[in-house]
Amino acid sequence: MKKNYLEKNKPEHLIKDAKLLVVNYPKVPLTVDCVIFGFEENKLKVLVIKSDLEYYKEHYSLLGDIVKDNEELDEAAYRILKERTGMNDVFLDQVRAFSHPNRHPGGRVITVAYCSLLNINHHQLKIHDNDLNWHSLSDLAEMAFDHKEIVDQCYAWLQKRIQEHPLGFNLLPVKFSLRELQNLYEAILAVSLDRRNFRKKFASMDLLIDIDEMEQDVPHRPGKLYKFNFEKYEKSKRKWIGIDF
Amino acid sequence: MKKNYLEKNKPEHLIKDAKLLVVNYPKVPLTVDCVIFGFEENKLKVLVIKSDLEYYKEHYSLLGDIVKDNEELDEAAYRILKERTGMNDVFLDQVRAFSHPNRHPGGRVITVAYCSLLNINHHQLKIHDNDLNWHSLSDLAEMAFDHKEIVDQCYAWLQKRIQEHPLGFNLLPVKFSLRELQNLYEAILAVSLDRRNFRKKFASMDLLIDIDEMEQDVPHRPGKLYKFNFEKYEKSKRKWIGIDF
DNA sequence: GCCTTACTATGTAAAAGGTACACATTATCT
DNA sequence: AGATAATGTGTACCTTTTACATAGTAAGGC
Repeated sequence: MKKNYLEKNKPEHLIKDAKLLVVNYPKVPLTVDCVIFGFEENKLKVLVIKSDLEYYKEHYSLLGDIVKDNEELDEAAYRILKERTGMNDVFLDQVRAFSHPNRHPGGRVITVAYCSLLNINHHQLKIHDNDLNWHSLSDLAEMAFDHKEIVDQCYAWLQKRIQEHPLGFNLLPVKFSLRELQNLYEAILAVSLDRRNFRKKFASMDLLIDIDEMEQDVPHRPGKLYKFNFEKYEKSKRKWIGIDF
Repeated sequence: MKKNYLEKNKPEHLIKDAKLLVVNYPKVPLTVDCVIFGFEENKLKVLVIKSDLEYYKEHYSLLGDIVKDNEELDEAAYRILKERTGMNDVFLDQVRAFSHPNRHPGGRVITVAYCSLLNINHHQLKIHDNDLNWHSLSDLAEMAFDHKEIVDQCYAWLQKRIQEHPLGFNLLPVKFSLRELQNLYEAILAVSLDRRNFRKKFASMDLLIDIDEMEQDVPHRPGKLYKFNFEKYEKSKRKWIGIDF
C-alpha cells in the first residue's frame, strides 16, 4: 500500500529547492530492533542473539539491523523478522524510537523498536548463529546497548495491548485449551486470575469457537480445545469509551 | 536524567571497532514534528504554521525541525516547543515515527511525531511568522507533507490517552467548572455525555478539589470552580487489569 | 477394577459500576 | 417580575465484576 504525498505537476525548480534543503540536513544512522515475544512452558520468552560487537561480547541483544536507503521502517522490521525467523505472515507494531546519544558505543545511532508475538512451535529457528534463542523474559538481566530498556518498554506495551486486542492468540497453537489461554494471560500480566471468571469473561465475548476436540497427551482429564474467531472479531471491533484513571 | 550505557574501562580498540562499524551505516535526515493541541471555544485546536517550503506554499504544516547532532529526540521536541511557544514546563510524548520514502519532496526524511496539549490562554504566541496559529482540528483539510496523517494519528492517540490519563487538565485553566471539563471531553472524544453521570464519575474519582469559588462573567447561573488534585493522582496511580476487546 | 490424583466444568449471590432519566434552584437579562 | 439558561442533585435499573464450592472425568498406580 504505497502512498504518494507528492502532488503531480509541481515545477521542477520547487523539487530542486526542496532537495537543496534536505541535502543540508544532518544525517543520523538509523536501525530497527525487533522485540519478538514467544510463549513456552508457561513463560513469556523473547528472541535474543549474542551481540556480534566485540564490545558487547557475550551479551545478548535484540534482532536488529540498519534501515536501508529508501526503506520504510515497517519494511525493515519485516525484513529482519523474515531473515531471522523465516516468518513473514506475522504482525509487527512500532513501539517507539530510542535516541540516547550514548546508546551505541560506536557513536550516535537511533533505533526504532518493533514488537511482535509469535508461536515458538510454529517455527524452528533455522539460523543458530550467534546463539539465537528464546530467552526467558524474567531472567534477562544485562543486555547489549540499551536493549534491556527497549525490552522493558515493549513488555509494558504488550501488557497494555493484550488487554485491549486479541494478540495472545499469536502465541498459542491454533487450537488451545482455556487453561493454556489463561496461563498466557497470567504470564504476561504477571497476575493470577480466577479460573471461573476468566472463562466466563471469554464466554461472554463469544469469540472462541468450540471445535469439539479434546486435548491429547495430558496427564489428567483433557480440556476442550477452541479456536479464536478472528473473522467475527474483525467485524465487531468497537470503539471503547470510558474515562478511567 | 542522563543515562550512560557505556561501561567504563573498555579497551580503546573495542570502541574503535564499534566506531568503524557505525561509520559505514547508511544515514538518514531526521526531524521531529510536534502536534500541539489546544482547546478554545469548545473546540479542539492544533498549532500549525505555513510551510516555508515553496513546494507547499500556502499549506499548513506542523511545528518541526531537524534533530541536531547528538540531540535526543525528546530534547529536540522540547526545543521546538520552546522556540515556537516559549513554553518549557509542558509534557510532550513521543507518538511514533513516520518513514514513507516520499513523504518529503526533497528526498527521504524520517520524522518522529510528538504530541502535547497546552492551554491556549496561558500563553500568547509570540512569533507570528508564517501565520503561526491555532487551527480548528475539524476543518484541517490539506496539509504539507504527510502532516495530516500525523495529526490524525496523534488525535487517535489523544482520544485513547485522555481516557486513561488526566491529560485534559493541561488544556483548561487551572480553575475550571465541570461544564468546561465535560465540554473538553466531548470535544476530544466526539461524543456527547450525560451531565449527571459525568459529574458522578469525577466525583467518585475524588480527584477534583472544590476551591469554593464561582465562575465569573458567565451569562447564566455560575458554576463552582475546581482544581485537579495532581498530587493525589500521582500517589494513587493504579495498575489497570481488565481484558476487553 | 478401584482408588487417587489432578485437572475440567459449571452456577450463584453480593458488590460495584454504568446508564437513563426529571425536577428544583439560581444568577442573569430584559 | 418574569423568562431564560444554566447548575446541582438522586434514584431505579441493568450490566459487569468479584468471590467462592462442588461435581465430573480421564490417567496412572496398585
